[in-house]
Amino acid sequence: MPFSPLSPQQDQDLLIQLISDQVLVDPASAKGKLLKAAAHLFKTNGFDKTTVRDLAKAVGIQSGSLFHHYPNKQEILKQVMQQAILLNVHRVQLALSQNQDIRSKLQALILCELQAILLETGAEMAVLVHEWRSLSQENQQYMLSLREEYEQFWLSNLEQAQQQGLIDLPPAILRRLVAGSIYWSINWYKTSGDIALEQLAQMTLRMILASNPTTNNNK
Amino acid sequence: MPFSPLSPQQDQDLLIQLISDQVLVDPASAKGKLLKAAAHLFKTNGFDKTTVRDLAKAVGIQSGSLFHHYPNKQEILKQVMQQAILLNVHRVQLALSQNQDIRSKLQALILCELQAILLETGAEMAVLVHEWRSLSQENQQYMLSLREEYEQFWLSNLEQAQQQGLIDLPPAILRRLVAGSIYWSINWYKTSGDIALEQLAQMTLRMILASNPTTNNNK
Amino acid sequence: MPFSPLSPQQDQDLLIQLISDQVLVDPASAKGKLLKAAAHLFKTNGFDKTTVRDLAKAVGIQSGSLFHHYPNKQEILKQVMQQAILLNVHRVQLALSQNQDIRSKLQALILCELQAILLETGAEMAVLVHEWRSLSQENQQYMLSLREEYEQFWLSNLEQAQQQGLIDLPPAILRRLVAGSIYWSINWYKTSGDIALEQLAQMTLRMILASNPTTNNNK
Amino acid sequence: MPFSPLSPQQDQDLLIQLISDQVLVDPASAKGKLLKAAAHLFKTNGFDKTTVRDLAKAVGIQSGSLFHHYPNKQEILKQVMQQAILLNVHRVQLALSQNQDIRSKLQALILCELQAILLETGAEMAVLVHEWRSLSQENQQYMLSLREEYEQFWLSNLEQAQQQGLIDLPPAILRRLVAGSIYWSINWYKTSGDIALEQLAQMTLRMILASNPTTNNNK
DNA sequence: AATGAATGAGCTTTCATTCAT
DNA sequence: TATGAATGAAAGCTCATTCAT
Repeated sequence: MPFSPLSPQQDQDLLIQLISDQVLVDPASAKGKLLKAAAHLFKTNGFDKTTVRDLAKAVGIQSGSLFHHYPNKQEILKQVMQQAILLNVHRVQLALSQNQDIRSKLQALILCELQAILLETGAEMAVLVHEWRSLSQENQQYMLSLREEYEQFWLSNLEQAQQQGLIDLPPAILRRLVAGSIYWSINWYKTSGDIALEQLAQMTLRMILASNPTTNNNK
Repeated sequence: MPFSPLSPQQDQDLLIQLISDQVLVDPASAKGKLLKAAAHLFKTNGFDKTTVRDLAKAVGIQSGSLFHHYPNKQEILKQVMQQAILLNVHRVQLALSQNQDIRSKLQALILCELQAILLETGAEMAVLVHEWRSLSQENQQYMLSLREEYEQFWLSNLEQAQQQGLIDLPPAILRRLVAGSIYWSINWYKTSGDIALEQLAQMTLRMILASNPTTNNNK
Repeated sequence: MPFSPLSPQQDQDLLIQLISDQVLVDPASAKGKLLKAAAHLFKTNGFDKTTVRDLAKAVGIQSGSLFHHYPNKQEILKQVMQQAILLNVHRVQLALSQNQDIRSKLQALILCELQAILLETGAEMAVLVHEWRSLSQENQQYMLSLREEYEQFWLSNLEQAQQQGLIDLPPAILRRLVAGSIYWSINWYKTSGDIALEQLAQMTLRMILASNPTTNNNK
Repeated sequence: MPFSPLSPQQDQDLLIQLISDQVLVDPASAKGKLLKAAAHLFKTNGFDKTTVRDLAKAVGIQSGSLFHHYPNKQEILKQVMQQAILLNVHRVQLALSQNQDIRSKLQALILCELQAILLETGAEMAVLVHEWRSLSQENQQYMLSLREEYEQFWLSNLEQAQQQGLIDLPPAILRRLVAGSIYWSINWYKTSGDIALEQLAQMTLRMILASNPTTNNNK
């Protein structure tokens, strides 16, 4: 069975849906614009090296005005990360639902995560991964609880893959190995390079598939 | 052919050798203690959030005295990273020399890198990975040049593995995927847990071996 | 022809004009008060020995608040000097315009410069003279360009004086000799002493007039 | 009567004499070398901007060792200035003694002071003039008392010049005007330029001579 | 005398945050 | 909501001076 990725149209529809459901902050609103700008700056320069003046300038207000929207800088980081998790839970959910076999589902998980980390539209996810230490202890706890659902998608599908003999490593460990591979890509992958994100997803999948597969020899 | 890891004795001898050759700073010296403390603080709190007063206090001197040993904070970061790279280049070199077949060499590379991340030099390596952006442009260049030799070990062995059919992904990309897997371990692996480092190395190796191997079924 | 100095009324009108033209900073504004205080502190204690905390305290704010008005301490030094030059360029221009013969014009130049050094702008001028080396290279260039216009007044009038036989030394050198005489007055002249500024100006003029004058014996 | 300046030979002999009389510190001694280096650095960079490390490096020792020779930095400044005064008192004395008429004596005074300020060999005098504010209150008093003798040479000769009608301004004021002219030369005079120090001295003399001289028309 | 590590007070500057307007 | 001046703690770094060796 062929792998079916999310189409741009689907991505856009999902976004609109989530905004109207008030799951995500409207990017057209003042708060939304700030979060977008913050995600971009945090990804590019890091949380510590981004000043509130940088944030304010990015949305065309004065630094003092920022604190009418968010009580402090840390809260902005929290919101950025929360948006990342919420969006990705739904993207993954949708992508999984339109792929039937486990192999395709794994490929969907990998591609979704790569897109989230690497595409400009998904700076939030990169912040989630790389600015974790800038989160307060309390917010780290909160974010872990939010991520649980997302990680469950990975684990349950890896477990099924193991049962089908597609992989031969313990799912919990394999998830961590592949998470590292994907998150690390931010340090080397160039969107403008000669390797497409879909190709990278396919290669990553091939890497984790069992050395002596029994059922993954379908084209 | 069986895989032969570095013995603790070998590790210790190498360290002594490198110190007496002045490749590494003596950890017993004032400078050495400072670097050790800096590595831990940088890893735990991040470079930006570690103040020179923190560094000074950690080795029991006044903040001003720090600048007797290093001209500025940035230089301390550079030295921490440099020590990590230099030690690991020599460890890998030694470990490779006592393993003959490519499979064992790959396992040696993986184990060495896991040890670097998770054992003695763990703090330094973590800093190398996580504080890269805190390095000045100039120092980033320098560190890249130091790493080149190390990365060459990986690439040349992966290329040979590819020729022997052990792996079926492009070496350059596979290196990056596995680097991510290994570096990420810092975020979840517990030395005191129920999974030995050698096991993790073996599983990582299994992950990257080709799905349809032709020659990796030797003992 | 008699010499006509600037009247107090003229001085005051000029000042108001220059402030409303935004050539000078309003001394009643926060920035203006800071500059005045800075000029006095720089003159009394020197630029290096004046701390930003001293500056801040002198106008009743915290040291951090200083950087709301000026990006750094150097910029404050620059502004102090610039104000001094700009005011004096305009004062000289006005004083020259109301004196016809060269002898009176020279006297006007001398008196204006003495007043600049010893009266209202005394502190600023003292800073301009004594703290030149504390200026950044770049700002030295800038200040030289500002002074050029002012020095031109001196040179062109000295040249005319030479043509009329009033002076018998090269104008460029005489300007430097008399500049030294005038600037040095800051070190000894007491406003409250028994010698009026106008007298000092007249004596300075007499000093530079030619030993064997041909035409300076008009009343 | 012609003006007779100090010859290089005379200068050298005087120096040797003063050293053997222990009026001046031997420039070949450790202390002497330090004072020479300090004078040069203070003249070039200013007292505040010269660090004790700069001073130490200039004579090839460590900064801590400096304090075996002088109890603090201020004392070094004091010594530099004292050397300047002592040497110049004797130079002027000698130069005056070999010129008979007042005109020549004035020229000798001017030339001696220009040489002291401008020649590399006389950095001390430049420091005396330009770093006055860096002297402690106490040391300023002391230095004034030392200078008294030197200034007396100027005043007594100017007074005689006035009696002879050579000058027509009050000696005390004229001394200050000409002092300024001479001291200011450090800001513009280039030793390598096309105007000799003797010429400058002559022009300075011409400037101060009376406008309607009665006796200065000897060749 | 000389060293050089250490001191510790003080420097300029940064920046998240506050608050009167 | 928005402004922007002000805060004040804390940052990295400097430097004259001390002192055990």
